[in-house]
Amino acid sequence: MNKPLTISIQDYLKNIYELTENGESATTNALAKKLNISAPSVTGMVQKLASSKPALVEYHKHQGVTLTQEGKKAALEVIRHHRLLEAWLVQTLGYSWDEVHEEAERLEHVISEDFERRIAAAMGHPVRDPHGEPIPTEDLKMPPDESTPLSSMRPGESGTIQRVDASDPTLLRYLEELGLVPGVKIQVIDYSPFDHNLTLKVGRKTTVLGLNITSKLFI
Amino acid sequence: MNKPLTISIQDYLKNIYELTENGESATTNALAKKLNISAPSVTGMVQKLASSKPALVEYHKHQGVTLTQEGKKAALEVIRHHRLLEAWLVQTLGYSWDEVHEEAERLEHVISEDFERRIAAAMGHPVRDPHGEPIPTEDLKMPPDESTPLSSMRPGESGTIQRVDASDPTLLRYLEELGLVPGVKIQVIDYSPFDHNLTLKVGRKTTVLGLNITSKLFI
DNA sequence: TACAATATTTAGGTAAGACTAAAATCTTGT
DNA sequence: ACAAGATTTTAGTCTTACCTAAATATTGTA
Repeated sequence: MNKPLTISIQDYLKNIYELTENGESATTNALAKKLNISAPSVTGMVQKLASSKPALVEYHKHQGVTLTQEGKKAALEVIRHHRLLEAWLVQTLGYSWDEVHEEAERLEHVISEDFERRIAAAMGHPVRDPHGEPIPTEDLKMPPDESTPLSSMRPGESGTIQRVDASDPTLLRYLEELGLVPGVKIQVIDYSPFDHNLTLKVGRKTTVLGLNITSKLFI
Repeated sequence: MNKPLTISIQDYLKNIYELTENGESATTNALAKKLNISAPSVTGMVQKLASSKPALVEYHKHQGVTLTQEGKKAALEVIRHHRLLEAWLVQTLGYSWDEVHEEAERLEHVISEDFERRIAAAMGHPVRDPHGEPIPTEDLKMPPDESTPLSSMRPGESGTIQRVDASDPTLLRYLEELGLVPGVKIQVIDYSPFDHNLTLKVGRKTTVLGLNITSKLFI
């Protein structure tokens, strides 16, 4: 039987997953920055995760980490908890999409599998969280996501916002004000090559967005 | 500004509250037993809680601890979380009264004040949890509880079950089967002085209960 | 290709919160 | 009044997960 993972380890695995989704390996520094922890601490934990049995990560000195099968399953479990909780805080307690992240961040580590099942069922097994992020299935597969970053689109192209990859409440409130939420149709009107600004049509309004934002919206 | 209390400290305070409700002080041993922790560990923590500023407990060697005002407030906060969560798990996720304790035990330490307010409001500010235990008010007063243990009642007396002081799922399921839940009227039919058994009428059924149970039901 | 800048790891510590073994202190029965 | 037994505390460790300072490895560029 596998021991339950500590909250700290769950956080490492979740963040490693997020850094390695694309297939690359997560560097010590990147993880340290993401977790708000010193780099040496990360090295230490990563060595521990690599030598635990079963190993949760694969680790080669100076080359970063990737998740093992075991590690990935654990990471997806945490992410499923997080996204289900976000959906559920919005749907049943009237949270807004900028308020859910912090609450879910703490709850995700302590809810039981029973609780997970109950909220999933109560919501009719949702497939996306309030930011449009796909929710891992009950058997811990991440649904494929075909969306592309808005930043890679060019004038003449258009589409529907699929997901918003952000948790900063200020940014989320700003996006909501602009109507840039999942499900909304947008049209790229203009592109300025030097600052990478995109001019969009959202509904009847026109907005200019910088790379900071366009790289976080997926179409 | 007061630092947030660790989960461990929250647990100590909650359990000290429960042991000292009557006014007596909580002994090291009693706390150790209740928390499932060794007695020396309890001594250590209690010393720490007594010398923290602000002090959370008052402690005199070999004489147990009581809560300070600060400590009591913190304990009631945790208990409010716990009981609101229990109520809410039952009301909105279909938990049964024997399933809620364990889940609430973990959630109580991580929910925000905002979350607390939201579930309280969603339920219309309930005054009792599913076991009939009073829920501390938002300003952290414990509502007075006038109930008396069933074990102190004698033939001819009768009343309504106010609360059930138990968290063991097996016991709770057993009580539910017998119809011994809050709100139910009972009548004491007989008392046997040697084993302290009470014979009750519950609805149209008659049941004999030992002290183990009658001391946990409050009328 | 060598070296400076950057990234990573090693070494050595700290704080929380638990433990066991042993010492000290309380309580109680006679 | 005091010894036996129970309770409590002291002393000394352990684990987890973090830290800083210093050493080492990697990489981009002159």
